[in-house]
Amino acid sequence: MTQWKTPSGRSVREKGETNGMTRERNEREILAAAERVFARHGYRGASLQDIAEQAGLPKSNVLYYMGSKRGLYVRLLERMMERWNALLDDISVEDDPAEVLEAFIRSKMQLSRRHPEGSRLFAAEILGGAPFLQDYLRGGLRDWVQARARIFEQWAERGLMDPVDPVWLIFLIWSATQHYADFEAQVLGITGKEELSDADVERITAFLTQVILKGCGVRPREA
Amino acid sequence: MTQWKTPSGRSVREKGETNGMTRERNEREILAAAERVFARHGYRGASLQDIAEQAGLPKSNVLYYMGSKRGLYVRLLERMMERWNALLDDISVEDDPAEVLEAFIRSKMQLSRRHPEGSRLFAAEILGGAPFLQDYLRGGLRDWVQARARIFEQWAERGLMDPVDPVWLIFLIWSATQHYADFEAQVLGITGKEELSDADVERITAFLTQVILKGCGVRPREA
DNA sequence: TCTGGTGTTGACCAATCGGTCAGGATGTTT
DNA sequence: AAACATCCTGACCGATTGGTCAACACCAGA
Repeated sequence: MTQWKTPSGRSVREKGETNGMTRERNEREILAAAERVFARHGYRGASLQDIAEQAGLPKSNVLYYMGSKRGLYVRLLERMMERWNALLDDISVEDDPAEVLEAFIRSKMQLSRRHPEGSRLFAAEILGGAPFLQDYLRGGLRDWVQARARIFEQWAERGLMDPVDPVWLIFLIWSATQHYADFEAQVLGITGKEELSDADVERITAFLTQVILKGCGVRPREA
Repeated sequence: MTQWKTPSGRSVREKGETNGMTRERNEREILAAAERVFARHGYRGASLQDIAEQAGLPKSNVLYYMGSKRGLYVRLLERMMERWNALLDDISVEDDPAEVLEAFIRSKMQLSRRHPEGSRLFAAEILGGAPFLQDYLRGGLRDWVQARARIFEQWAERGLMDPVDPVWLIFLIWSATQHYADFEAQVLGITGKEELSDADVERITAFLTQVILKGCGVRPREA
């Protein structure tokens, strides 16, 4: 016969909390913990036990809310892809190249800065061969890149910038900004800092903007 | 009592192979397989079973040669760090900035190209917070960066290039080149290619060299 | 032919994995 | 207060994990 212990003293649900509130709070806690753990150890290397402990919940509770490890992971990826899609959503040939490129670099840098764990989660997924994001890469993201590439080409035709390959320019901006999230441990180790301050990030953004704009022959925006 | 089966027909050691040869061949096979698996799944996510299968050996044999999972991983990291250290080993203030920077970009690009699995292994280690490489980042690699940074600064003082922050310039080159190994899945997905050809890599190298040199105000080398 | 070192491997182990489930606790509604 | 839905969680499961070990195969030198 199974012996049932009395429940532990401290419950996960706070006293007097309405049902909806509990769900929202626990889900938020789980997603934050899971993003950290998946980012650090990859999909296979992450364990639900670890995620549950960091969220301050029993493992069973994590599965109660998220259904499965795979489902939790997919949900995190989708949340991160929404953030990606919000980047530089509408630009036109009529815009100023310097303005757009600087906004591109700045917003991508802020994405790495505001969601470092999400950025690393994305990086780990790609590093592992993108088993869950294959379709997204060959579909939505590809269209996003092609559309912006065409605008860059038209700018080059109008003599507003050098005729560089626009796709590789996009990769250059992605990699340079992504680096400060993914390789944070390397950056901190080499610079000897404990963490990057807002001022550091601002200086790096200015550096990247200056070098890349000048490197592509874009005249800086007039003040 | 334990029942012992007769050994399987096909042995790992080839007939008539001397002892030294066997060790060398098996170790090479194991290291190659382990580099792939660790790169794809990270330290925790990699399994010895998987490594053994990809090397075509029983799991016990992998442990016989490598001792432990940790030992195998450390050995792979050390091999990769040797390759890093061979990069741009001796440069001087008297050298031509354009020549050195182009050689830097080119050799780093070749490292990503020639050892993509090793590059990804390194990336996965950093992504996970560099638990095994902390000392290297804060020690040897830091000195490497500082020495080259000082030379870049002296070039700037002599008016051979713009006074950009040399450490961030090094990070820019690292990230841009590393990207083509680590995010290979993304690059291929978006460009629609099956793999990057030598010609592709040459074009990308030329693009990066052009943009970064121009962006830093370095006069291209005279032909 | 014997002996010792090297290579090989299936059986086995404790620990941990993702996931299921029963059954109790709590909040909301009627 | 009764009925119902949501929330909570320890016990449990089969599979897999890194690692050990004893038994065996094979080659070298004596």
